[in-house]
Amino acid sequence: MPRAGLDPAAVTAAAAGLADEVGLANVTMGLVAERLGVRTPSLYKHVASQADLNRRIAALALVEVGDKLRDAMQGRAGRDALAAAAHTLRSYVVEHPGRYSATLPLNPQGPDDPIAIGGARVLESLAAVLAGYDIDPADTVHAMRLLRSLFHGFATIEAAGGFEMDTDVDKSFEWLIDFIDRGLKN
Amino acid sequence: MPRAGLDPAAVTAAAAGLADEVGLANVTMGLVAERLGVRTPSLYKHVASQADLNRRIAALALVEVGDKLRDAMQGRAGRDALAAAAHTLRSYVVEHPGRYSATLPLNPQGPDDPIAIGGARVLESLAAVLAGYDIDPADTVHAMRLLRSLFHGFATIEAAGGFEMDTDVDKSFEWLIDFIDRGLKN
DNA sequence: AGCTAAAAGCTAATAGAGTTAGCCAACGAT
DNA sequence: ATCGTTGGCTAACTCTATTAGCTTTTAGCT
Repeated sequence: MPRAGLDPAAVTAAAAGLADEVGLANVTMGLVAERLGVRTPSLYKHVASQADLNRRIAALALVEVGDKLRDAMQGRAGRDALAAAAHTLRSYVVEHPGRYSATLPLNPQGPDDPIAIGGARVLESLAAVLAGYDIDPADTVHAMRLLRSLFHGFATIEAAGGFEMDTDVDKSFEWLIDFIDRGLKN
Repeated sequence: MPRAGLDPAAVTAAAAGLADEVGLANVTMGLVAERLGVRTPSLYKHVASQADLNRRIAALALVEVGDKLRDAMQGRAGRDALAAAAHTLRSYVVEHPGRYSATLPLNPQGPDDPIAIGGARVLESLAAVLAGYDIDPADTVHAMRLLRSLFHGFATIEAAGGFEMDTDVDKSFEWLIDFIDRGLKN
Protein backbone atom coordinates (compact mmCIF):
# COMPACT_ATOMS: atom_id res chain seq x y z
CA MET A 1 0.00 0.00 0.00
CA PRO A 2 1.32 3.41 -0.93
CA ARG A 3 1.73 6.08 1.68
CA ALA A 4 -0.53 8.97 2.36
CA GLY A 5 2.31 11.43 1.98
CA LEU A 6 1.42 13.64 4.86
CA ASP A 7 3.42 16.37 6.50
CA PRO A 8 2.71 18.84 9.29
CA ALA A 9 1.21 21.36 6.87
CA ALA A 10 -1.21 18.82 5.41
CA VAL A 11 -2.36 17.72 8.85
CA THR A 12 -2.77 21.32 9.91
CA ALA A 13 -4.73 22.17 6.79
CA ALA A 14 -7.09 19.24 7.28
CA ALA A 15 -7.62 20.14 10.92
CA ALA A 16 -8.20 23.78 10.06
CA GLY A 17 -10.78 22.80 7.47
CA LEU A 18 -12.55 20.60 9.97
CA ALA A 19 -12.44 23.34 12.56
CA ASP A 20 -14.32 25.63 10.20
CA GLU A 21 -16.88 22.94 9.51
CA VAL A 22 -17.59 21.51 12.94
CA GLY A 23 -16.02 23.98 15.36
CA LEU A 24 -12.58 23.82 16.87
CA ALA A 25 -13.79 22.09 20.01
CA ASN A 26 -15.15 19.21 17.96
CA VAL A 27 -11.98 18.62 16.00
CA THR A 28 -10.84 15.30 17.30
CA MET A 29 -7.62 13.57 16.36
CA GLY A 30 -9.69 10.70 15.04
CA LEU A 31 -11.71 13.02 12.85
CA VAL A 32 -8.60 14.58 11.38
CA ALA A 33 -7.13 11.16 10.73
CA GLU A 34 -10.30 9.99 9.04
CA ARG A 35 -10.33 13.06 6.84
CA LEU A 36 -6.80 12.24 5.77
CA GLY A 37 -7.47 8.56 5.24
CA VAL A 38 -5.10 7.50 7.94
CA ARG A 39 -5.22 5.96 11.41
CA THR A 40 -5.15 8.25 14.41
CA PRO A 41 -1.70 7.44 15.79
CA SER A 42 -0.13 8.23 12.44
CA LEU A 43 -0.81 11.90 13.02
CA TYR A 44 1.73 11.90 15.80
CA LYS A 45 4.47 11.44 13.23
CA HIS A 46 3.72 14.98 12.10
CA VAL A 47 2.38 16.87 15.09
CA ALA A 48 3.39 16.44 18.68
CA SER A 49 -0.05 16.62 20.27
CA GLN A 50 -3.46 18.11 19.89
CA ALA A 51 -2.26 21.25 21.62
CA ASP A 52 0.56 21.49 19.10
CA LEU A 53 -1.93 21.02 16.30
CA ASN A 54 -4.09 23.82 17.65
CA ARG A 55 -1.10 26.11 17.77
CA ARG A 56 -0.33 25.28 14.17
CA ILE A 57 -3.89 26.06 13.19
CA ALA A 58 -3.59 29.39 14.97
CA ALA A 59 -0.36 30.18 13.17
CA LEU A 60 -1.91 29.24 9.85
CA ALA A 61 -4.88 31.49 10.49
CA LEU A 62 -2.69 34.42 11.47
CA VAL A 63 -0.55 34.04 8.36
CA GLU A 64 -3.59 33.75 6.13
CA VAL A 65 -5.32 36.72 7.62
CA GLY A 66 -2.08 38.70 7.57
CA ASP A 67 -1.66 38.01 3.87
CA LYS A 68 -5.21 38.95 3.07
CA LEU A 69 -4.89 42.15 5.03
CA ARG A 70 -1.71 43.11 3.24
CA ASP A 71 -3.28 42.42 -0.14
CA ALA A 72 -6.49 44.23 0.66
CA MET A 73 -4.69 47.35 1.76
CA GLN A 74 -2.40 47.75 -1.22
CA GLY A 75 -2.53 51.35 -2.33
CA ARG A 76 -5.20 52.40 0.12
CA ALA A 77 -5.00 54.92 2.91
CA GLY A 78 -7.23 56.67 5.42
CA ARG A 79 -10.81 55.62 5.48
CA ASP A 80 -10.30 53.34 2.50
CA ALA A 81 -7.59 51.40 4.25
CA LEU A 82 -9.62 51.20 7.42
CA ALA A 83 -12.64 49.86 5.59
CA ALA A 84 -10.56 47.38 3.62
CA ALA A 85 -8.91 46.03 6.74
CA ALA A 86 -12.17 45.82 8.63
CA HIS A 87 -14.00 43.99 5.86
CA THR A 88 -11.12 41.66 5.23
CA LEU A 89 -10.88 40.68 8.84
CA ARG A 90 -14.58 40.23 9.25
CA SER A 91 -14.92 38.14 6.10
CA TYR A 92 -12.09 35.93 7.18
CA VAL A 93 -13.60 35.23 10.56
CA VAL A 94 -17.02 34.55 9.10
CA GLU A 95 -15.57 32.18 6.50
CA HIS A 96 -13.10 30.53 8.85
CA PRO A 97 -14.56 30.70 12.33
CA GLY A 98 -12.85 27.52 13.45
CA ARG A 99 -9.30 28.42 12.57
CA TYR A 100 -9.79 31.93 13.83
CA SER A 101 -10.98 30.72 17.20
CA ALA A 102 -7.73 28.81 17.54
CA THR A 103 -5.91 32.14 17.73
CA LEU A 104 -7.70 33.22 20.90
CA PRO A 105 -5.43 31.58 23.47
CA LEU A 106 -2.50 33.69 22.40
CA ASN A 107 0.58 32.22 24.02
CA PRO A 108 3.51 32.80 21.74
CA GLN A 109 6.35 30.77 23.19
CA GLY A 110 9.00 33.15 21.97
CA PRO A 111 9.76 35.71 19.31
CA ASP A 112 10.29 33.06 16.63
CA ASP A 113 7.09 31.19 17.40
CA PRO A 114 5.05 31.19 14.18
CA ILE A 115 2.15 32.50 16.21
CA ALA A 116 4.14 35.54 17.26
CA ILE A 117 5.35 36.10 13.71
CA GLY A 118 1.87 35.79 12.23
CA GLY A 119 0.45 38.02 14.91
CA ALA A 120 3.09 40.63 14.28
CA ARG A 121 2.20 40.69 10.60
CA VAL A 122 -1.42 41.32 11.41
CA LEU A 123 -0.43 44.12 13.72
CA GLU A 124 1.71 45.61 10.96
CA SER A 125 -1.35 45.92 8.79
CA LEU A 126 -3.27 47.60 11.56
CA ALA A 127 -0.36 49.98 12.01
CA ALA A 128 -0.53 50.71 8.30
CA VAL A 129 -4.16 51.66 8.70
CA LEU A 130 -3.27 54.13 11.40
CA ALA A 131 -0.46 55.56 9.31
CA GLY A 132 -3.16 57.03 7.10
CA TYR A 133 -4.37 59.20 9.96
CA ASP A 134 -2.67 62.01 11.76
CA ILE A 135 -2.19 60.47 15.17
CA ASP A 136 -0.02 61.59 18.02
CA PRO A 137 2.74 58.94 18.16
CA ALA A 138 2.11 58.62 21.87
CA ASP A 139 -1.41 57.43 21.08
CA THR A 140 -0.56 54.95 18.35
CA VAL A 141 -0.42 51.96 20.64
CA HIS A 142 -3.78 52.95 22.12
CA ALA A 143 -5.33 53.26 18.70
CA MET A 144 -3.90 49.89 17.70
CA ARG A 145 -5.55 48.34 20.70
CA LEU A 146 -8.78 50.05 19.83
CA LEU A 147 -8.82 48.55 16.35
CA ARG A 148 -7.75 45.18 17.55
CA SER A 149 -10.29 45.01 20.34
CA LEU A 150 -13.12 46.27 18.24
CA PHE A 151 -12.56 44.06 15.21
CA HIS A 152 -11.80 41.04 17.29
CA GLY A 153 -14.82 41.57 19.48
CA PHE A 154 -17.19 42.19 16.63
CA ALA A 155 -15.99 39.21 14.64
CA THR A 156 -16.05 36.91 17.63
CA ILE A 157 -19.55 37.88 18.65
CA GLU A 158 -20.83 37.63 15.12
CA ALA A 159 -19.21 34.24 14.57
CA ALA A 160 -20.80 33.03 17.81
CA GLY A 161 -24.19 34.16 16.55
CA GLY A 162 -24.33 36.78 19.26
CA PHE A 163 -26.15 39.50 17.39
CA GLU A 164 -29.90 39.31 17.22
CA MET A 165 -31.67 40.53 14.13
CA ASP A 166 -28.87 39.40 11.86
CA THR A 167 -30.34 41.40 9.05
CA ASP A 168 -28.62 44.69 9.64
CA VAL A 169 -25.32 43.47 10.99
CA ASP A 170 -23.81 44.73 7.77
CA LYS A 171 -25.21 48.15 8.42
CA SER A 172 -23.86 48.13 11.96
CA PHE A 173 -20.46 47.25 10.64
CA GLU A 174 -20.46 50.14 8.21
CA TRP A 175 -21.65 52.49 10.92
CA LEU A 176 -18.87 51.27 13.13
CA ILE A 177 -16.21 51.86 10.51
CA ASP A 178 -17.52 55.34 10.07
CA PHE A 179 -17.49 55.95 13.78
CA ILE A 180 -13.86 54.95 14.04
CA ASP A 181 -12.89 56.90 10.96
CA ARG A 182 -14.43 60.07 12.31
CA GLY A 183 -12.84 59.54 15.69
CA LEU A 184 -9.39 58.97 14.29
CA LYS A 185 -9.64 62.22 12.37
CA ASN A 186 -10.10 63.95 15.70
CA MET B 1 -22.32 9.52 56.68
CA PRO B 2 -24.26 12.73 56.27
CA ARG B 3 -24.88 14.13 52.84
CA ALA B 4 -22.97 16.85 51.15
CA GLY B 5 -26.10 18.89 50.63
CA LEU B 6 -25.38 19.96 47.10
CA ASP B 7 -27.66 21.56 44.59
CA PRO B 8 -27.20 22.87 41.06
CA ALA B 9 -26.14 26.28 42.30
CA ALA B 10 -23.43 24.87 44.56
CA VAL B 11 -22.03 22.71 41.78
CA THR B 12 -22.09 25.65 39.41
CA ALA B 13 -20.37 27.90 41.93
CA ALA B 14 -17.61 25.37 42.53
CA ALA B 15 -17.08 24.88 38.81
CA ALA B 16 -17.03 28.62 38.20
CA GLY B 17 -14.42 29.08 40.90
CA LEU B 18 -12.29 26.37 39.41
CA ALA B 19 -12.70 27.87 35.96
CA ASP B 20 -11.24 31.12 37.21
CA GLU B 21 -8.35 29.30 38.82
CA VAL B 22 -7.35 26.77 36.18
CA GLY B 23 -9.16 27.89 33.05
CA LEU B 24 -12.50 26.67 31.80
CA ALA B 25 -10.97 24.07 29.53
CA ASN B 26 -9.29 22.41 32.48
CA VAL B 27 -12.40 22.16 34.59
CA THR B 28 -13.05 18.46 34.68
CA MET B 29 -16.00 16.80 36.31
CA GLY B 30 -13.59 14.97 38.56
CA LEU B 31 -12.00 18.21 39.67
CA VAL B 32 -15.34 19.75 40.51
CA ALA B 33 -16.35 16.66 42.44
CA GLU B 34 -13.11 16.68 44.38
CA ARG B 35 -13.57 20.32 45.25
CA LEU B 36 -17.00 19.48 46.61
CA GLY B 37 -15.85 16.40 48.50
CA VAL B 38 -17.97 14.08 46.46
CA ARG B 39 -17.51 11.36 43.83
CA THR B 40 -17.78 12.30 40.20
CA PRO B 41 -21.04 10.57 39.30
CA SER B 42 -22.82 12.34 42.14
CA LEU B 43 -22.61 15.57 40.19
CA TYR B 44 -25.05 14.17 37.66
CA LYS B 45 -27.78 14.34 40.28
CA HIS B 46 -27.58 18.12 39.94
CA VAL B 47 -26.40 18.90 36.45
CA ALA B 48 -27.24 16.99 33.31
CA SER B 49 -23.81 17.03 31.69
CA GLN B 50 -20.64 19.01 31.40
CA ALA B 51 -22.21 21.06 28.63
CA ASP B 52 -25.10 21.84 30.93
CA LEU B 53 -22.66 22.84 33.65
CA ASN B 54 -20.88 25.18 31.27
CA ARG B 55 -24.15 26.81 30.36
CA ARG B 56 -24.91 27.31 34.03
CA ILE B 57 -21.52 28.90 34.55
CA ALA B 58 -22.23 31.22 31.64
CA ALA B 59 -25.61 32.17 33.09
CA LEU B 60 -24.03 32.80 36.48
CA ALA B 61 -21.39 35.03 34.95
CA LEU B 62 -23.96 37.03 33.00
CA VAL B 63 -26.11 37.55 36.07
CA GLU B 64 -23.13 38.58 38.16
CA VAL B 65 -21.80 40.98 35.61
CA GLY B 66 -25.27 42.32 34.98
CA ASP B 67 -25.70 43.04 38.69
CA LYS B 68 -22.34 44.72 38.97
CA LEU B 69 -23.09 46.85 35.94
CA ARG B 70 -26.40 47.94 37.33
CA ASP B 71 -24.85 48.84 40.67
CA ALA B 72 -21.92 50.65 39.14
CA MET B 73 -24.13 52.82 37.01
CA GLN B 74 -26.53 53.99 39.68
CA GLY B 75 -26.95 57.71 39.33
CA ARG B 76 -24.39 58.13 36.60
CA ALA B 77 -24.87 59.35 33.08
CA GLY B 78 -22.87 60.31 30.04
CA ARG B 79 -19.16 59.86 30.26
CA ASP B 80 -19.40 58.83 33.91
CA ALA B 81 -21.76 56.00 33.11
CA LEU B 82 -19.64 54.91 30.17
CA ALA B 83 -16.50 54.81 32.29
CA ALA B 84 -18.27 52.99 35.10
CA ALA B 85 -19.60 50.34 32.78
CA ALA B 86 -16.29 49.91 31.03
CA HIS B 87 -14.30 49.55 34.22
CA THR B 88 -16.84 47.23 35.77
CA LEU B 89 -16.82 44.94 32.81
CA ARG B 90 -13.09 44.92 32.51
CA SER B 91 -12.55 44.24 36.20
CA TYR B 92 -15.00 41.41 36.12
CA VAL B 93 -13.30 39.69 33.22
CA VAL B 94 -9.87 40.12 34.74
CA GLU B 95 -11.03 38.72 38.06
CA HIS B 96 -13.17 35.97 36.61
CA PRO B 97 -11.65 35.00 33.29
CA GLY B 98 -12.86 31.43 33.53
CA ARG B 99 -16.53 32.09 34.08
CA TYR B 100 -16.50 34.88 31.56
CA SER B 101 -15.04 32.66 28.89
CA ALA B 102 -17.98 30.32 29.39
CA THR B 103 -20.24 33.02 27.98
CA LEU B 104 -18.55 33.07 24.59
CA PRO B 105 -20.48 30.28 22.89
CA LEU B 106 -23.73 32.20 23.14
CA ASN B 107 -26.50 29.80 22.28
CA PRO B 108 -29.57 30.77 24.24
CA GLN B 109 -32.04 27.95 23.74
CA GLY B 110 -35.04 30.20 24.05
CA PRO B 111 -36.25 33.45 25.57
CA ASP B 112 -36.45 31.94 29.07
CA ASP B 113 -33.00 30.41 28.96
CA PRO B 114 -31.08 31.92 31.91
CA ILE B 115 -28.33 32.78 29.46
CA ALA B 116 -30.71 34.86 27.40
CA ILE B 117 -32.08 36.55 30.49
CA GLY B 118 -28.65 37.34 31.90
CA GLY B 119 -27.46 38.56 28.53
CA ALA B 120 -30.48 40.80 28.20
CA ARG B 121 -29.72 42.38 31.56
CA VAL B 122 -26.20 43.17 30.47
CA LEU B 123 -27.53 44.71 27.30
CA GLU B 124 -29.94 46.80 29.35
CA SER B 125 -27.02 48.36 31.15
CA LEU B 126 -25.29 49.13 27.90
CA ALA B 127 -28.49 50.71 26.67
CA ALA B 128 -28.53 52.81 29.83
CA VAL B 129 -25.07 54.06 28.98
CA LEU B 130 -26.24 55.16 25.58
CA ALA B 131 -29.28 56.84 27.05
CA GLY B 132 -26.90 59.43 28.46
CA TYR B 133 -25.94 60.52 24.97
CA ASP B 134 -27.96 62.13 22.29
CA ILE B 135 -28.11 59.38 19.72
CA ASP B 136 -30.34 59.01 16.72
CA PRO B 137 -32.69 56.14 17.66
CA ALA B 138 -31.91 54.53 14.35
CA ASP B 139 -28.29 54.26 15.42
CA THR B 140 -28.85 52.91 18.90
CA VAL B 141 -28.47 49.30 17.92
CA HIS B 142 -25.25 50.12 16.09
CA ALA B 143 -23.87 51.94 19.10
CA MET B 144 -24.81 49.02 21.33
CA ARG B 145 -22.88 46.71 19.11
CA LEU B 146 -19.96 49.07 19.18
CA LEU B 147 -19.80 49.03 22.97
CA ARG B 148 -20.34 45.33 23.15
CA SER B 149 -17.72 44.48 20.57
CA LEU B 150 -15.16 46.85 21.97
CA PHE B 151 -15.48 45.89 25.61
CA HIS B 152 -15.73 42.23 24.85
CA GLY B 153 -12.75 42.32 22.54
CA PHE B 154 -10.58 44.32 24.87
CA ALA B 155 -11.40 42.18 27.88
CA THR B 156 -10.91 38.95 25.98
CA ILE B 157 -7.57 39.97 24.57
CA GLU B 158 -6.37 41.26 27.88
CA ALA B 159 -7.47 38.13 29.72
CA ALA B 160 -5.65 36.03 27.15
CA GLY B 161 -2.50 38.04 27.77
CA GLY B 162 -2.67 39.42 24.28
CA PHE B 163 -1.33 42.89 24.92
CA GLU B 164 2.42 43.33 25.02
CA MET B 165 3.90 45.90 27.38
CA ASP B 166 1.24 45.32 29.99
CA THR B 167 2.33 48.43 31.83
CA ASP B 168 0.16 50.94 30.05
CA VAL B 169 -2.89 48.82 29.35
CA ASP B 170 -4.67 50.97 31.90
CA LYS B 171 -3.76 54.06 29.97
CA SER B 172 -4.98 52.51 26.74
CA PHE B 173 -8.25 51.68 28.38
CA GLU B 174 -8.75 55.26 29.54
CA TRP B 175 -7.83 56.55 26.12
CA LEU B 176 -10.35 54.20 24.61
CA ILE B 177 -13.15 55.32 26.90
CA ASP B 178 -12.36 58.87 25.95
CA PHE B 179 -12.37 58.02 22.28
CA ILE B 180 -15.80 56.48 22.52
CA ASP B 181 -17.14 59.28 24.67
CA ARG B 182 -16.05 61.90 22.17
CA GLY B 183 -17.44 59.89 19.29
CA LEU B 184 -20.82 59.39 20.91
CA LYS B 185 -21.08 63.13 21.42
CA ASN B 186 -20.77 63.52 17.65
C1' DA C 1 -41.75 8.42 67.16
C1' DG C 2 -42.04 5.44 63.13
C1' DC C 3 -42.91 4.85 57.97
C1' DT C 4 -42.34 5.71 53.37
C1' DA C 5 -41.12 7.57 49.09
C1' DA C 6 -38.04 10.61 46.88
C1' DA C 7 -33.53 12.34 46.45
C1' DA C 8 -28.51 12.13 46.88
C1' DG C 9 -24.29 9.54 47.06
C1' DC C 10 -21.66 5.54 45.98
C1' DT C 11 -19.50 1.63 43.29
C1' DA C 12 -19.02 -0.59 38.99
C1' DA C 13 -19.00 -0.46 34.23
C1' DT C 14 -18.95 1.52 29.39
C1' DA C 15 -17.51 4.36 25.68
C1' DG C 16 -14.63 7.69 23.50
C1' DA C 17 -10.43 10.65 23.04
C1' DG C 18 -5.43 11.42 23.44
C1' DT C 19 -1.15 9.36 23.58
C1' DT C 20 2.82 5.89 23.63
C1' DA C 21 5.35 1.68 22.25
C1' DG C 22 6.96 -1.21 19.08
C1' DC C 23 6.54 -3.46 14.47
C1' DC C 24 6.88 -3.37 9.45
C1' DA C 25 6.70 -1.60 4.91
C1' DA C 26 7.66 2.06 1.59
C1' DC C 27 10.92 5.47 -0.28
C1' DG C 28 15.02 8.13 -1.28
C1' DA C 29 19.95 8.09 -1.71
C1' DT C 30 23.85 5.52 -2.83
C1' DA D 1 19.63 -3.55 -5.76
C1' DT D 2 20.21 -2.22 -1.03
C1' DC D 3 20.11 0.25 3.37
C1' DG D 4 18.78 3.44 6.61
C1' DT D 5 15.14 6.56 7.54
C1' DT D 6 10.60 7.72 7.81
C1' DG D 7 5.57 7.06 7.86
C1' DG D 8 1.85 4.28 8.84
C1' DC D 9 -0.29 0.45 11.54
C1' DT D 10 -1.88 -2.36 15.57
C1' DA D 11 -2.16 -2.88 20.39
C1' DA D 12 -2.32 -1.02 24.74
C1' DC D 13 -2.91 2.52 28.42
C1' DT D 14 -4.87 6.58 30.69
C1' DC D 15 -8.09 9.88 31.59
C1' DT D 16 -12.66 11.87 31.19
C1' DA D 17 -17.61 11.82 30.58
C1' DT D 18 -21.55 9.32 31.35
C1' DT D 19 -24.97 5.52 32.71
C1' DA D 20 -26.90 1.77 35.61
C1' DG D 21 -28.25 0.11 39.70
C1' DC D 22 -27.77 -0.13 44.72
C1' DT D 23 -28.04 2.03 49.35
C1' DT D 24 -28.90 5.29 52.66
C1' DT D 25 -30.19 9.70 54.19
C1' DT D 26 -33.94 12.78 54.80
C1' DA D 27 -38.27 15.32 54.56
C1' DG D 28 -43.09 14.85 55.20
C1' DC D 29 -46.88 12.48 57.01
C1' DT D 30 -49.58 9.81 60.43
